[in-house]
Amino acid sequence: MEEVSQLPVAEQLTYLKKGLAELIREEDLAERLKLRQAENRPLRVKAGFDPTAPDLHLGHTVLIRKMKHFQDLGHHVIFLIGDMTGLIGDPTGRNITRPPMTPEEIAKNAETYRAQVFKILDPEKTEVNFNSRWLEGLNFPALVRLSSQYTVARLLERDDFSKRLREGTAISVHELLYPLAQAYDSVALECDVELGGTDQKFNLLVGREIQRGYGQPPQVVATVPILEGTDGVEKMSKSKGNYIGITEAPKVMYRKVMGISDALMFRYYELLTDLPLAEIQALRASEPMAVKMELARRIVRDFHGDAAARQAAEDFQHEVREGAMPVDVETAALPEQARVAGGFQVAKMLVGVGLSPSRTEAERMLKQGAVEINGTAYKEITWQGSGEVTVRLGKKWKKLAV
RNA sequence: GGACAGGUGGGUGAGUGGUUAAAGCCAGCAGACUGUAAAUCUGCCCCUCCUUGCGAGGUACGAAGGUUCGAAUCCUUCCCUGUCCA
Repeated sequence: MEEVSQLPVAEQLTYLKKGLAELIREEDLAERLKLRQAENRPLRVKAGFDPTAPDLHLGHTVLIRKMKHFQDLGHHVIFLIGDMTGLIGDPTGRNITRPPMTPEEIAKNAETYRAQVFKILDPEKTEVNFNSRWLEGLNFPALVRLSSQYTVARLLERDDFSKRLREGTAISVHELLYPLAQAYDSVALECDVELGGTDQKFNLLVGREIQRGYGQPPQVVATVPILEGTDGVEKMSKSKGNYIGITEAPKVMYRKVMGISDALMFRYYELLTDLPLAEIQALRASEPMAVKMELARRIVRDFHGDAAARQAAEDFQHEVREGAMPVDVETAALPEQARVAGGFQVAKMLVGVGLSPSRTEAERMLKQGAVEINGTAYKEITWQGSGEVTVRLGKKWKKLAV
């Protein structure tokens, strides 16, 4: 069982507050920390995750780090997979509902989560739970009771709801259930603290109200900043393609970090490393490229270890800075449909080998001079020759046995 | 149930019978420049085929039909969304 830290509450508070966007309310947290310390009873800390996206990226790790901070102080962390709330589609209204997932799928995703999240969290101290456990059996009277605790006007205060209402985009009734269901999770789990991104603030606050309605003390709400994706503008997300996944290959990770802007790099330092703010500030005086390489190394190391991080740095040096061919380029056979007498047709080959999604696109690339064969820019329709050929389309490489 | 408004490419948003595969912007991709950063400049940005040409064909503006030499643009029905009325 967890041992609650006996550090002075003020110190614990400082530790927990580091990097938080908002803490509601700090006094409540202080009070509860004090109380639980005296009782040696850990706080119950929840954070919810989407069941459909088990591919964690750096954006998620901001939150998971914070969970770990609670864990470090001996508190009980609940990693909640929203397999029931996941039925409610994304708030853009494009996917109104999602088909329910099979128990097998859910179990599989949960496993993936475990594998990924335990790179940061301590498996011994983490409870993985599913909200289907209490939401699935929630009957109509119970739902009525739950929904009677909140008003439509207040639900519509949520930013995206009010925006959609204003703009005239559809809001389906079941979407309004989302905050209520999430709040009910807090009731079912008797949460002391709920963590989430700043975009979750509304939902987290509903939890406080609903808990009151069920005679529980309202949870403390702590939000972490939303991490911008590699584009530096939009929030990091898989669908926007601006993410760095924590299971990505060291080399890919490293390269993606190197691709971010200088301004964003300091933001990443702040949210993705444990360097104190003062030290990060000091880095601004250094040579930006070196600072960025250090960031990339640190991030890769967190998920792949020191050796891999060093290797990634080396690969970057060769492949990117020196423009050399990557060492791990795959070799493919010449696709038959691309073969012509004494060689191959370049566009067809590019598609057949997977360097280009369509023939039309391959031809465009070819005309634009994006194709290199055996180290030389190539623009002809066909290529004559045989043996092993090295092909490059933009950043992608392939070896070809002709 | 009724009246009205609206549904365009990844996003935004023009276009109301004919050089419109569909403006502009954003994102994306490629090239130049660089620290493969940022900024900037250039080109591209539905698919297939070949004789690779400012080539040929096929799809595309919620869905299905219709009018027309010709429609994203007009008509009909349907689906969806919003506003107001009941």
